Amino acid sequence: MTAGLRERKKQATRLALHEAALQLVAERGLEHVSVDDVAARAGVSPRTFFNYFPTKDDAVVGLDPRQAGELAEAVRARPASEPPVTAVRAAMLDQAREVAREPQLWPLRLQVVDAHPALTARLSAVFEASERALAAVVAERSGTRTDTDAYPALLAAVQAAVMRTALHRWLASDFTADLPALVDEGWDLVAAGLPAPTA
Amino acid sequence: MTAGLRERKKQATRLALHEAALQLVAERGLEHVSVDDVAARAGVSPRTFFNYFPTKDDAVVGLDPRQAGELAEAVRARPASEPPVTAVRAAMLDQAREVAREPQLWPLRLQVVDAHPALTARLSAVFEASERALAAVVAERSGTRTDTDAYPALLAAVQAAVMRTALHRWLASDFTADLPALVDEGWDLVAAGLPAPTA
DNA sequence: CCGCATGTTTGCAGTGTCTGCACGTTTCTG
DNA sequence: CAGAAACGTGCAGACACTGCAAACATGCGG
Repeated sequence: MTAGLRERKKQATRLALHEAALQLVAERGLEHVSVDDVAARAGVSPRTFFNYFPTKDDAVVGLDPRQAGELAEAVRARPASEPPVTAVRAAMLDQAREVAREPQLWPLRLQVVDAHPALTARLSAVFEASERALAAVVAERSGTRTDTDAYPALLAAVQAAVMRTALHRWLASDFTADLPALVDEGWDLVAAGLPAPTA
Repeated sequence: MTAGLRERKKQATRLALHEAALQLVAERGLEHVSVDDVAARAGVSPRTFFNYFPTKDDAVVGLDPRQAGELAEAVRARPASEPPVTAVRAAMLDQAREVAREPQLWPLRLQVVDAHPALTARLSAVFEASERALAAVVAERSGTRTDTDAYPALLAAVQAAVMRTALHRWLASDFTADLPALVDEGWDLVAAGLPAPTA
């Protein structure tokens, strides 16, 4: 399972850079942290930093573009008999459980990102890539097209809306709330067509 | 109505910079346009560029942060008897009509933004500011809270999802489709709880 | 255990973004 | 028609990011 030494070292360096960036920004704020600082704390040269992340912001967010397709794959793996919303909802719950299982990194990530609009934008970019992949899978499953029909893109966009909202409420609860439950609650509201509350 | 000369000049300069940025990026691509180029075409010094836009990307997108609160204000102005979804939907249709009324700028903007992921992120930032303002108004109207309840943030996020999807389909139709109709169609799907199509 | 092929790290030089500061010019107010 | 306030501009400098070429580490066949 453990690939060669080379591969393990690369993963370690990547994680070291991400954690260094995250901690430094949490301490001093985004604009008071330079790439040189991050590289120094991670123990590599400044030039090496850019072998791992294309921008400073990406290192702070620390999400692989590869992860963007994960949700879409999970949806594709679900039984074709399920309606799209059901499949997406189930896949999302799995994903929420994964996130909640990492109680060190994710809360810090969310706090730091929330405090800096520039990072929020970067995170949105990852979400959008994920959305596109999801829309494609939904189109497949529902026999629609991503470019002309509203359904796939809309379902993917709403999925992202539910996830973002849940993550934000998780943050607001200081990570005491149960993330999957927040996701579920969001989907219940959507499934009901967003009726006025306390009605 | 026309404010003083000073104010009019500022608006003109701002627009000139935005249009210069938009055209140049459409011609050459984002990375082959420098701030100096944009300033030169707009007829101001490079230093002045930064008196109007904090970054190059912002000049291309060209949206005032002030506009972020417009939708929220429009919702606040609607009769309190309307359910939140109805009020938001109506305000959004007005906004879509406004956008469709600018058949020069918006299509070019959308094409250019769509072609450059970095700009998409910038546009997302504007949407998010708008979302926050909208969530606050929805919370007011529905007697809920933005930090603990799911409803306001979720409605705001779904609104953004509907708008983004509609804009993207408008682009995909080469701007031949009717934007307000696309918005309507999106809301119909959401109101029905996103049922599987062709059902 | 050696040495070559390949992938990784690093330094260096250069371009471009963006900021603070100081100064001259234009618009506004009375 | 002043004096105040706002605006435009040049300059110097910090920082982000890239291409290139030279060290360096690792994996692999002998």
